[in-house]
Amino acid sequence: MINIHQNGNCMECDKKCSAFKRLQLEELNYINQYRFHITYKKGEIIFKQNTPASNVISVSRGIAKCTMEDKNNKNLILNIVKGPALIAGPGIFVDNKYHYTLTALTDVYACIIDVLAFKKLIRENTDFADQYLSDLSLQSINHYNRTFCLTHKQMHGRVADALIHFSQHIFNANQFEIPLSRQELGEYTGLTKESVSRILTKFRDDELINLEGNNIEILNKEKIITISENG
Amino acid sequence: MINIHQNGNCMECDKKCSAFKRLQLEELNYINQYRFHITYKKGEIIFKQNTPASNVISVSRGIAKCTMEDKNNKNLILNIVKGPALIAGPGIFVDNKYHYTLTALTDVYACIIDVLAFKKLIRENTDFADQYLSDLSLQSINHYNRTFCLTHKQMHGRVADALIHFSQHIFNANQFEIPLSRQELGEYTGLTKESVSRILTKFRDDELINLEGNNIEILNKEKIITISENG
DNA sequence: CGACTGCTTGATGTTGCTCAACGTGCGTGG
DNA sequence: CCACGCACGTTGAGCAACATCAAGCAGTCG
Repeated sequence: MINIHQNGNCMECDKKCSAFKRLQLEELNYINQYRFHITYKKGEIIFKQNTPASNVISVSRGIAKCTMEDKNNKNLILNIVKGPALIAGPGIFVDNKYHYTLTALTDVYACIIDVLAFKKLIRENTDFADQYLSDLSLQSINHYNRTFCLTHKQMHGRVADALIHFSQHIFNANQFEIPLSRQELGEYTGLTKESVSRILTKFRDDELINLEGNNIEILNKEKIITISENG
Repeated sequence: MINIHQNGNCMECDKKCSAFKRLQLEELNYINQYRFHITYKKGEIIFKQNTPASNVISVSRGIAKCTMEDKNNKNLILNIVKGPALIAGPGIFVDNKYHYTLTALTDVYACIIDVLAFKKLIRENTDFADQYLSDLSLQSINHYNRTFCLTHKQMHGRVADALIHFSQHIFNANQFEIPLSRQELGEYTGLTKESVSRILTKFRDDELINLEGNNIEILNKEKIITISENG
């Protein structure tokens, strides 16, 4: 295990993701020895699909995307995450690989935690393990719903879904700056960038949103929700 | 907790799914008190989406499908599972609901296990918990890949994927009887039954498969794999 | 200033859905 | 026993949804 210690410590950290809140003082002290803090600039890759998963990432602040890519350069953004959040990809209990690429969409403040130390705590603290199980399970549920959306809704519904996700789960606001390019919005909704563009201008023309570059204000949330629900 | 004891016991069971193999004798004895065995006929619902998740299911023999349904009667088959397999849906650590409907595709032999007893073992036996984590994680990985397939491949690739899945993961054979109707194959591949039908006859005409009702024999596996990979 | 990147918009092409017709078992009731 | 309805599968024609291709338009960076 790597042992690097840096700025501050886990005991005092107020950006802990939910699982780490379940740890005892001595456990926080322990994990503090096996983590280090890094700041990623917007656009930087935090880890890459198919590389060995030697760390778990605790994102304290910032927004990041989880992307699957294949050989044909077709990408799918699986999820957008906002700190505080624990990224302990499914590979660490299966094949010790990352199964998606994690990329910073804004500046990201994160702790890189040794996976062996993390697993040790999973085995020793059942509260911690319970919370991790709960996190994993919630991710699965969200992902089931997303798959349903991507396969059964059409363009307008999917873009509406994306707007709702940003508004309610990422920014908690009706006005926000989308941290994705049109291309990336396409990768998130399973559309081309052109389709995304057309739908956003359509929404603007119908006065459902204000649109200025990546700045979006949701004007008629009910209508957006209706569009999302009717596919 | 319900306490019903029936035919045989967990200690002697040779159809245990992987997690239960990690249990000690006294734990098997314990769980044996909180489970009962049921046989489901082909087509019967084992549990239904949105109902309270009071049990986990250990499928010892048979094939079942996990389906998400919405109010518009649009269905998505998330997964096809074959015993021995543990179905401890993601809801049990989140909101105590089932998030999909589980339906028997063949006769299914299963043990219904009290969820509280199951959770107790998760907390008390870290090997058991580890294996469960591993199962959950593997499911996530498979589901990520499936989402990628459903959003990025087109019809022929998706049907090819389905055939490969049945051939390699369910039946371990080149010849098998698909336990799904054309409609259900559509719900699994995100297509309409008409499209599925057309593609299967196309595959037959191209001599990639033999096709007689639901009996399928894969004649040219390499070609099918190529089709799958090229989308 | 020119090259480049990202966004928008329009024209055109393709994919896959919808709808309708028809065939084939299969169970049910007269 | 046959007649009938019903569920399921197949096939074709037409259409809607979405992608592709191409052009133009900022903004930005050297």
